[in-house]
Amino acid sequence: MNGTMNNKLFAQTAEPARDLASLRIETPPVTLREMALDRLRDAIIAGLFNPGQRLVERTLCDQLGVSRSVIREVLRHLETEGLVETAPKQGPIVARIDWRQARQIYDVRIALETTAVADCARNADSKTKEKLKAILQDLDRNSRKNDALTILTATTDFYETIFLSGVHEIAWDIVKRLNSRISRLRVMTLSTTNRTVSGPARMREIFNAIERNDPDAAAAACRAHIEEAARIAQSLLVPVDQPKL
Amino acid sequence: MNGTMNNKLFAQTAEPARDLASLRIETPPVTLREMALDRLRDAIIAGLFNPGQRLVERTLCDQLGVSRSVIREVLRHLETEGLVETAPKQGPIVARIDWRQARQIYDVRIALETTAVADCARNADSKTKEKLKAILQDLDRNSRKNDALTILTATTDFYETIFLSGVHEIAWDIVKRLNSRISRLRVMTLSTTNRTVSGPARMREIFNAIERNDPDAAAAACRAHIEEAARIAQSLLVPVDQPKL
DNA sequence: CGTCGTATTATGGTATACCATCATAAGGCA
DNA sequence: TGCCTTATGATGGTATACCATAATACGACG
Repeated sequence: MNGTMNNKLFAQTAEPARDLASLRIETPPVTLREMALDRLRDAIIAGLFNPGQRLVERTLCDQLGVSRSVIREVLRHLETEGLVETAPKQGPIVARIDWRQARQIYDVRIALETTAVADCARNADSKTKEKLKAILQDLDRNSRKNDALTILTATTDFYETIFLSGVHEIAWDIVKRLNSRISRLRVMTLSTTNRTVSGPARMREIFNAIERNDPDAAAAACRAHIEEAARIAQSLLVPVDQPKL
Repeated sequence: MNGTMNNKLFAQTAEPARDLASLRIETPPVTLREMALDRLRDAIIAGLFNPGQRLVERTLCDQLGVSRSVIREVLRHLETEGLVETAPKQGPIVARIDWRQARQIYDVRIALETTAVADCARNADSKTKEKLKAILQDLDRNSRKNDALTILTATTDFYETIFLSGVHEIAWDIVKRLNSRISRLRVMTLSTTNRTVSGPARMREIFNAIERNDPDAAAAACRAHIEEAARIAQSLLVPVDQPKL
């Protein structure tokens, strides 16, 4: 692994060019760093590392097969994202989440998502509505699988469509980042108390309000959606003093 | 500069311990990286580097007197914060800001700050109110200096007090980070069209609403405060196509 | 037997060396 | 003279070497 490995996994699945921009040879500046970043972030989000677990740099080097330079820059990135904390004199650990933080994250999400949803209800074009409808139908079709990950993905798509239907990339970025910090919570929440049913139901409420261009109702439904998730999260997080999670 | 310089600026002004925690010997893990991070961030915010300007790693090494490892980790951090962009194959540059982004940032600020302000109006204790009042009085006293930086600092203190009077550290973190991305804009905004007068006036409106525990009025005043800033920013940013700023 | 001191090791902090690539400039050929 | 080719330098990407420190374990001394 000495920098002289460049002929790697670029499948180059050259789709037929839809426009001139996509004609470009897919430049592969997929730096090691970016790959390592995605891998490690996914691993943390997926719960492969436990909160509070130490992330020893040299160990990560072996596990990811890259050098410490890469690992350290990745850790800096994840630190800024809030997924990793670095205790002075002890190095990086996977960030812990407690109810105090989680509650704040849900609060920020409420503030940002209700805004985006209301805006979408005001301005959504038919194409956006179609897309939202398709996502929900897909979800219905697969709902009997009760697959937490499927629902999570669909929920993400749903809100992404809403955010990006307006000019809200920055807000969406923030929400995405916050969600990654409570990812474990989200999965646990979904695995609990019929959330696999109520979640999609709430989303349908939001969609209905958007379809009939009712910003206030849409915002209210969105708030209800998040508050419900927050309540479940609280029940998971608060009872024990400093929960394992 | 070879890592063997440790005996530096720890004034160790040991105040009489107010509690057990503050008894701890102030550990000085002020790493080179942290210092470099603050320096570089401040330099960018202060406008020492122009937007779009290339940040050549080896040059920064000389300018800050540290090695490339440090510089690169700092750049990763600032990149995640949004202050630095890294063009593929060309390296990092100071992030540019256009009106599309700025408008979004003002939108997020409105969503978060109105929430915090309303919350503060609902729950603020007398101590918080006193502190807010003191900040405004200080501002009045110095207002004839018309010093943009003074007003900016006071504004920051004002909102920080509001955010932290409730449990909103995370939201405040987000707002701080967003503000750093529009720092130049904020300074320019303040230097324009009597903003040095209207800004404090708006803040006093907010304070009055908080003092009489009127969340809706407080939120409305806050929204007006930010919208006004946004309007000024727009007038600065939009006329020219891709402004120099 | 307990406690204190010392040696060892693990870890993060820092600096530097090397490589691939891209932009630019210089030079040769038509 | 103009364009194409080639050499060179600048830059970021990556790996590694070295150092300081903190935690741990082990041994000596009381």
